[in-house]
Amino acid sequence: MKKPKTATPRTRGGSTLQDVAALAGVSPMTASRALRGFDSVAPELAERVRAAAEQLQYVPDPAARALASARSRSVVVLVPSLANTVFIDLLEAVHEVLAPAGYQVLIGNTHYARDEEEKLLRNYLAHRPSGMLITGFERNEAARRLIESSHVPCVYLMELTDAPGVHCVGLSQVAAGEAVTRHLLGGGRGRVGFVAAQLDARTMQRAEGYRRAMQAAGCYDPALELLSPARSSVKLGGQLFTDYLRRHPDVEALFFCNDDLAQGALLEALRTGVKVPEQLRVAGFNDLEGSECTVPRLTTVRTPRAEIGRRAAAMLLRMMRGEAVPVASVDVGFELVCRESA
Amino acid sequence: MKKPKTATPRTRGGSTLQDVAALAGVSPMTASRALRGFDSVAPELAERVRAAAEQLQYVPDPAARALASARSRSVVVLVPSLANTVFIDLLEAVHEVLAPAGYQVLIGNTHYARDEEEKLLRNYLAHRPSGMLITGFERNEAARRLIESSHVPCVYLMELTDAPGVHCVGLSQVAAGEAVTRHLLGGGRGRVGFVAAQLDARTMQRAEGYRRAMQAAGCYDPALELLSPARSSVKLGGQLFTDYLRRHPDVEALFFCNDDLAQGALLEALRTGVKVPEQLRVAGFNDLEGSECTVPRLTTVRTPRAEIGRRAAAMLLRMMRGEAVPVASVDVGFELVCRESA
DNA sequence: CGTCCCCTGGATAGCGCTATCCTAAGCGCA
DNA sequence: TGCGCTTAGGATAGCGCTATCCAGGGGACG
Repeated sequence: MKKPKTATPRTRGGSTLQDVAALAGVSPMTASRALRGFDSVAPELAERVRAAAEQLQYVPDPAARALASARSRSVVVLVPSLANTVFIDLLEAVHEVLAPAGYQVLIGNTHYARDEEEKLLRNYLAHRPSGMLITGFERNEAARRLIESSHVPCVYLMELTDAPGVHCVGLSQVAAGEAVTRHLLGGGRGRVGFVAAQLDARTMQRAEGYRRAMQAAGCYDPALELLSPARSSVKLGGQLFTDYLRRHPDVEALFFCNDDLAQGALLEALRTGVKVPEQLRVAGFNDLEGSECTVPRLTTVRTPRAEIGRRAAAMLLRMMRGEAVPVASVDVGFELVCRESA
Repeated sequence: MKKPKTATPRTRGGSTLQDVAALAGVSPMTASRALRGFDSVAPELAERVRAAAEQLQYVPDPAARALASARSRSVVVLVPSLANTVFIDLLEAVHEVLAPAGYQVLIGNTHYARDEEEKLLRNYLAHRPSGMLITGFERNEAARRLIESSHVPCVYLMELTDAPGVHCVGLSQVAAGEAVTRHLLGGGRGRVGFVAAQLDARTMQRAEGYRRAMQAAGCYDPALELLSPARSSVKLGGQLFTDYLRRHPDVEALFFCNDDLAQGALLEALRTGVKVPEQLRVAGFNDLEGSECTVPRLTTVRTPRAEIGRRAAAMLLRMMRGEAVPVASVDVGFELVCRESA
């Protein structure tokens, strides 16, 4: 005898909405509405559906959901690195806000590479995320177009802009760089150097802040800048420190664009007998864990990245719900943390 | 006049397999097979389909795929923390192997919490991942059952076991702990202490290695252990160091379960004038970035976590393809890195 | 030279859920 | 009491893809 024409069903293990509806004695549609919290379902019915779902240990199938509604309950977060704890703190905060709201966080690491970001965007957009959180504004044209044409709600992280219609939560990296530099300039003869690695957008904005402060003080000298495209690390900080001192033995203070580098510099100073801060003052950026323990303790800028994550996620949540967002650009500020090194 | 009965289609933006098939002049089924690389499609046809897909910028809809095949092209990776760069290195390596193979990596952070792991598992399993990579063997019964009953291929990370049917890539944390302790015991009177925080499974295995080495040398003394359940950090390392020396001024060497702690201890030693290694030897674990730059440079154990990630991902790939896995338990070993601190 | 088998490509039927109609009550008001 | 209007709940129709079955054609073999 011939087998029935219907293909053998390739069902998954668990129970479906169908089952829940049957147990609750309602239609699948009503069960769907009840579980999604529509208020057009009578409270008593909704309760019955919820009980049935509980009893059957029902977990909705995200794929089916995404297919039917053309939207997945996920939020893509694009960060340039996971090795920098700044972004880990950010992700942690984002997750803390979004997970309870029922969103799954998809982490994308762009490795500071434009085309990698574009590729990630292309891949993730196929998942039809409900929202996106993206680090900074610098990207290639294709990526920009992908974001734009997707019409997915998007909040930008870490930096600020006044551009209309753009939502962002961050701080003025320029102002922060300026503040550090001014602090280092205080009381000296103006020989303050700037050392940077990675050279991403935010680093260059800090550099810009450094330049403004130096120019304002009338002591800007391009030779005082040391920029390396290499990946930032403690080790590199030590090397750049040595290089720098060889080139400019007379420097009074050094502003490192990141605490990694500054920490490496302090260790190298310790090793080579350069007295900090007496002989040379040092400042970093970000107030990474460990910077309060260095010898001497590192003067740096505390960037409220957890707050950035929290507020950006909250803003995105409103956008995804279609609510109005009162302020499109949130400046979380920064705090100069003066410790022993400067 | 009445509108047609069919609901207005809620289509996504991009082109579909249907479009590709039409352009290539084949059936959608053939297009599907061609794009998935089935060799039952004539090479010429396959090429035509690929060209059409390219021309239309076709990106398959993962939700539709997952729904139709009851399997998503994703791999879940569960790690206990993102603040520890060990796991970042691991993830990086995993991603490098899995992404080119077309798998999307879903990162789950359990925060060293059993019930959080269980919840993550429950959520992620609903996505019907093709595979899972899970850190360690210690978890609650519910989580264990979830993994088991899901029948999703799974490779365990970081630790080893001989249990039949269990796939794992890692190293013997006990042996590594033993090796460090033996090194610290060398030439002394046996007053070697052990300092740990976080107290997760791997930390406790290192503790076990410490105990074995101490017992073998006939100088095991429980009072020489200092265990703190607090989260591991540089700062905590300094505090525990101070605590320890107050309690045991006569200690000759300290084995810190993690480089974080050891780095904090070295800084505190520097600050309080304790001479390392002359007065007190120090060793850490994991060879984190920066440990080669400390003053003095830190003796530690290099754990090949990138290799763990790479090999585990490769093993999982074979399992997901249904191929046989020659060795179920891969020991990647470890390397004692002797530097100045011990 | 015919038969059978294999192999390629297409037709069919959903996967589990939700958007969108649509019907049947319930309700206020004249 | 009746009429229109607002609901609440259900019926219907896919979302875009793949598993499975099936048909037709070419080759191997008797």
